[in-house]
Order: sequence, then C-alpha cells, then structure tokens
Amino acid sequence: MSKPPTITDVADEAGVSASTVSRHLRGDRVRAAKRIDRAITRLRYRPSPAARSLKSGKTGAIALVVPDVTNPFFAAVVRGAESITSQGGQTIFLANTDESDDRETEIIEDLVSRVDGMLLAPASENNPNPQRLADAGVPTVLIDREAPATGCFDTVLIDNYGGARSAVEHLLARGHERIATIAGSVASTPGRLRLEGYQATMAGEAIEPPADFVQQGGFKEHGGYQAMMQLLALPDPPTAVFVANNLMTIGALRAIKDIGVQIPDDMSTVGFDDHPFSEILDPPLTVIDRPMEQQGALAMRMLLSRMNGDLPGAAKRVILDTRLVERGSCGPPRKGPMSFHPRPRGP
Amino acid sequence: MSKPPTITDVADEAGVSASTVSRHLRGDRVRAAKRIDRAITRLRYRPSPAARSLKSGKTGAIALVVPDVTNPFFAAVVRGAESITSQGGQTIFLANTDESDDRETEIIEDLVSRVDGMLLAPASENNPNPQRLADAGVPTVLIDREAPATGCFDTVLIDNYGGARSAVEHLLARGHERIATIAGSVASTPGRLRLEGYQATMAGEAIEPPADFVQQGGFKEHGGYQAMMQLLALPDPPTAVFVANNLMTIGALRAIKDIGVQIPDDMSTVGFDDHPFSEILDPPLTVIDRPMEQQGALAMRMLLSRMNGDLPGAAKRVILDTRLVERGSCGPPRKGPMSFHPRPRGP
DNA sequence: TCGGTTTCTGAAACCGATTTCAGGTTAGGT
DNA sequence: ACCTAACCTGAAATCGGTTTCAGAAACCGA
Repeated sequence: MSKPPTITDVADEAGVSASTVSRHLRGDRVRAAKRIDRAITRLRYRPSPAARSLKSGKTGAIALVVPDVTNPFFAAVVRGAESITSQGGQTIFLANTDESDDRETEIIEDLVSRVDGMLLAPASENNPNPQRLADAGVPTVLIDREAPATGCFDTVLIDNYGGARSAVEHLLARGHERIATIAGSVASTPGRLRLEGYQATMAGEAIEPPADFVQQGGFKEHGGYQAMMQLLALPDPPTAVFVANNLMTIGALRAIKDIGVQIPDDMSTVGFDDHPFSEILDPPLTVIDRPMEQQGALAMRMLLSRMNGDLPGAAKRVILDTRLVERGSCGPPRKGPMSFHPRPRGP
Repeated sequence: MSKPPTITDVADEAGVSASTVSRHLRGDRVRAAKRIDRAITRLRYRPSPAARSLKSGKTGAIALVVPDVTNPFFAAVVRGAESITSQGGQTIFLANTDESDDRETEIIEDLVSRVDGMLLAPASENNPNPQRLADAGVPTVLIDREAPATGCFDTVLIDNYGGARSAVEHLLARGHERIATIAGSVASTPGRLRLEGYQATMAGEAIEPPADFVQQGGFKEHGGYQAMMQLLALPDPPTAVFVANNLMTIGALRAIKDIGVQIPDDMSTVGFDDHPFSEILDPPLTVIDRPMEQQGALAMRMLLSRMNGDLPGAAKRVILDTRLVERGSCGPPRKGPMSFHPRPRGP
C-alpha cells in the first residue's frame, strides 16, 4: 500500500517531463506516447482528481439532490440520470433532503463547490436554494418541482395539473360526485398542481366537495394512512378518492384494508405514479403514470448540454405527459352507506 | 457570478495572512478570530474542497456502490448510510453497478481516488474489485455480500442461510413437501446462501425436490416472472414457493395473477425482504424481513470508525438476524391438481 | 545547404489550501 | 526592568496536476 504514483513518477519512468505526460493525457501528439503509456500501465497511474480540478476548476462530478431516494419515483429518476452519465465520465453525487428545506440548504452548501452542475428536486417552491445555485454560477436543472425564480432554470416537469384532471374525470365519468383527494405538500409544485387540478375539475362540474374531502398526506405513507382514516371516519364518506402520490397510496390502501372497506365497491381509488406492485393488488390499481426514468435522463441531458454550452438561450421548460392506466380500482359509486369488514389484526 | 473568494481574499479583508485564516478554520486560537469570521460571512467564503484535499489527501467523501438503487432494499441501505453521515460532514457518492462486474470495475476505478472510504455491495463474489480497493488502501466495508478475500474486509451481512431455512420450515410446518424456490444469482452471497438454506432444509427432511423446482430469477422482476411461469408450466407444479428476493417476488406474483392461480390455496408463497406493499396484497404476503436501514447505518458506522482508526484489529463480520413475518400467503398444500382462472388481459 | 515554418519539449508559474519554520509579541516570574 | 517561556504570526514550501513561454528539434521547399 505505497503512495499512489504521481505524474512525475510516470514522467521519470518514461524519461520525459511531467508537462509532456500531461499533454499526452490531454490527447496532444507526443513523441514518447508509447513509452508513456507503458509507464502508466506499469505504475498503475491514475491522475488525481483533486489536483486536476484545482487547476481546471472542473470537478467531473454532478450532484443529484432529491427529497427521498426510497420513493420509487426518485429512485427511477436516479437511474435515468445515471444511465446518461455512465457514458460520459461524469460521476454523480447523490443526496437526500428528506423533504426538508433546511437539510437541503446544508446539503447544497456542502456540494456547491464539489460539482460542475446540479440536478435538484427542491423540497419546496419557496426556498432560496435554486437562487443560491444561480448566484454561485452552478448550472442547474430542476426536476419535477419549480423554483421561485421560474424562468431562470431549465426544468423538467410533468403535467401534474392534467394528470390530476384526468384522474378526477375518470371518476366523474363513472358517476362519482363525492370525490375526495389526499394531497401532498402544497408547498411543492406537484402537491400544489395536483390539488389545483382536482379542485378545478370538480368546480368545472359545479361540484363543491366539503372541506373535509381535501386531506393532507405530506407525500409520506404514514400521512396517507392518517388521511384515509380521516376520510373513512366522516359521517358520510366519499365514494371515490384521488391520492396524489405513490407512497400515500400505500398508506391509504393500508387504512382501507384495516377498516375493511371494499375497493372499488365502497371506494373507487386512483393513485399517482405507477409501480410494479400496482398490477398485483386486488383489485389492481388504476393510476396516473408518467415516464420516470425519462424524466431523470432528460434532465441530465439538458444539464450536460448546458454545461457544454451547446444549449444556449433562455431556460427551457419541458413538460412531459401523464397517462391514465386503467386497471380495476374504479367502479360506479356505491348506493347508501359503506360496509365495514375490519380485518382481524394479527398477534 | 464573480469567481468564488479564496482564502487570500478573506485574509486581505481581515488584514491577516492566509496562514492565520487557515489556522482559524482548523480551530486554533487566533487573535483576529472575530474579524476573520466577519470577512468570511461578508465574502461568503467556502474553502475549496479540491485544494484542501490536494494537500491533505482526504476528500471528505465516501462512495456507496450498490447493484441497483431502484431495489427498495438498497434504497433503504442508502438512507441508513446517509442518516449517519449527515451528522459528520462526509458526503456520499452513489453509484449503480446494475449487477454487472464490468460496470462495477469502471465505477470503482473512477471513484477510488475521489473518496476516503467505500461501502460496497459487490455484484458477484468472485470479482477482484474489493481486492483492488484493499491494494489502493481505501478503507472498505462490504454490505450484504462477501468478497473472495473474506477476512480482509469488514462486512455487514444478514443471516441469509437462516432466513431461507425459516422460510422453508414455515412451509414444511404447514405440510408442504413439493416446495420450489426462485433463486437469485448464485454468484452473489445472498443468492448462494438463500439457495443453500433452501436445499439444506429440504435435505434435512429427506426431501429431494426435482431439479425443475430450483429456478433462476437473477434478482430481477422479469426473472421472477419467467421463473414462476416455468414452475406453473410443470406437469405437476409445486404447492409452495420460496422466492429469494423482493423484485423477483413481484414478478412471481404477477405470473401467478396472470395464470389465475390462487394464493395460498394453490400456491403458498414466502418472499424475502419486506415492503409496505406486502401488507396490502390480497392475501398479504408472508416474508422474511430484516433491518434494512440498520444494515446501511451499521456499515457506515463501521466504515467511519475504521477511517478514524478507532476500530483496530482484524476485520469484523457482523451478521444481522432475519425475522419471519407471517401474514396470509401460506396455507396447507392443495390436494390434487391446480385450478387455473387466467385473468383477462386488458386492451 | 540554408532560411523559415511547424512541431515538440522542458522549465517555471499557477490553482487554493495546509503546514513547517523561524521570527516576533506577550505574559509571567523575579 | 529583565529574562524566559508561551503563544501567535507571516513567509515560503508543498500537494499533483495544467498551462504558458521560450527555446530546440525536425521538416519543408528552394
């Protein structure tokens, strides 16, 4: 475990100067090319990224900052983004903000000087972090969520509003009017727009749902569970529900199962974001799907272009389409009250 | 977007030398402490990690290399590991090997000089990457999977063998004898040991399952689907199956649903690794669970200790326990042939 | 063979921080 | 007031590359 070899070691071994080795590494024509290559392999030389980036100002790394890697959506985004960089020599720093603005600030503070660019899904729409990145001159692409200074950043969104609308329309088309929603944090773009999509679509049919029909689930499984429990405890519960993300859907379904309500007979359900599990549920779950890996891949491509300078001009704002995947979790509204068959809780 | 300030800028602003600023940053007593702090905040100074690590040889980063972030288990490991570093100023590089030895080699090659330590879940047991890390003097902790040179590395494993055994015993206790397994890649530790646990437990009961009862699923959902299809196509299919990981379980359940087989009446099922979804399936899935986030957190703690030098001595090998979570997917073996009710495939 | 390019090379400066070293200041004891 | 010890400080060397600069070598046509 001796010290790793330096460029000077290689130069000595090859009988040239360090400058020549450096030039060869950069791709310049050099007389001693062959000898240098041999020296490099013999010594197992790898240039020090630290030294390199000190001089060049480039780090060869990109940060990917998301609220929660355990959310399958963000896991897919990571994968999509990675599939692009794996070609091109950039490595990825991944960090979790845990949906917290403060944590996000810490992380970005930490990462800002370690990377050449950043992919960020901000915890909320109103934190100053994207602006800070702009000030620091770090090329940034926002994923899935917008920033206060919209227009300054390339952004890869999906049609949250439209997705919510098609979910609600799907329920309306089946005759539902008492439709509830479990919303995510309205401080974030998807949380806000999916809620607005729900509200606008309801209003479009001149339906005014009771205030209790809009529950906050905070994008987490536990929140979804609580929210559904609230809905089921209502004197006259809804006949259908639109749940605004995958994690909350799991929680909501758990509540439904605990209480013993039947899907779709007692409660039609539409989720947001597909998952392999959706298909094997009973009944299989109707969801709003979207191209998750593509969203990550596209964002990464835009970032790389921006970093290369071959994507000039104003910030681009891409909005990907969603798609309703109809399965078996929606039916006609129940007549009369709900039937409860609470399942026995295990030991 | 001016250039970021250097330590010299701070020194000038505070009217001291760069050395003094550096010392103050390190924590030494310094007369001008107050003025320096003011200068730092005024200029928004952040020390350059590149310059710092060039001199010190430390990078302040840790690599976390896993086969697949979209696997909820590894996502949980990432979270667990991150929860430890978030205290201590280390940042995490995350990379996906996609279960490929070659990709893993590339990645490690790339990361080895960028990090102070590494958490690695090797794609297979027989690749030379861990050895390479040892040669390079990078402190390494292996997660979930062992390396050829066992004994050289701290390792955080789970009791794969015991987990598989308790799964199979659970099925045996219900009267099953025709038990199949869908195994993961036997080149990896969990794949191998879970298979061995199955085989040994069967052998312990003097049961010799037909060769067809051991299917390879490669740890991926698609593989699990194919494998289950194979099992169901057998002239005399098994009455129970032990599926060796979560992704393959999803695939297997999808196949079961497509063919229209009933769980547990026609096919009792035990999966490996729990998931929030397991509980809301119908019937809910019996699984072998384990402390996933703890596994990541513990590995990270061991790595940090090792890097600090306060975990001396030989490599530690920690084996965490698994736990059978009994739900509703196991029953007595069916009598006679299986009933098929293929569900209609949608448009 | 000779002037004029063109191509290649090594020495040296540089990136931004850390650390050593030697000198300077302050405090404390008598 | 004087001397020593304790404490701070700035100049300079250093980490491992990259880049500039000026000079040397090779190449070309005449």
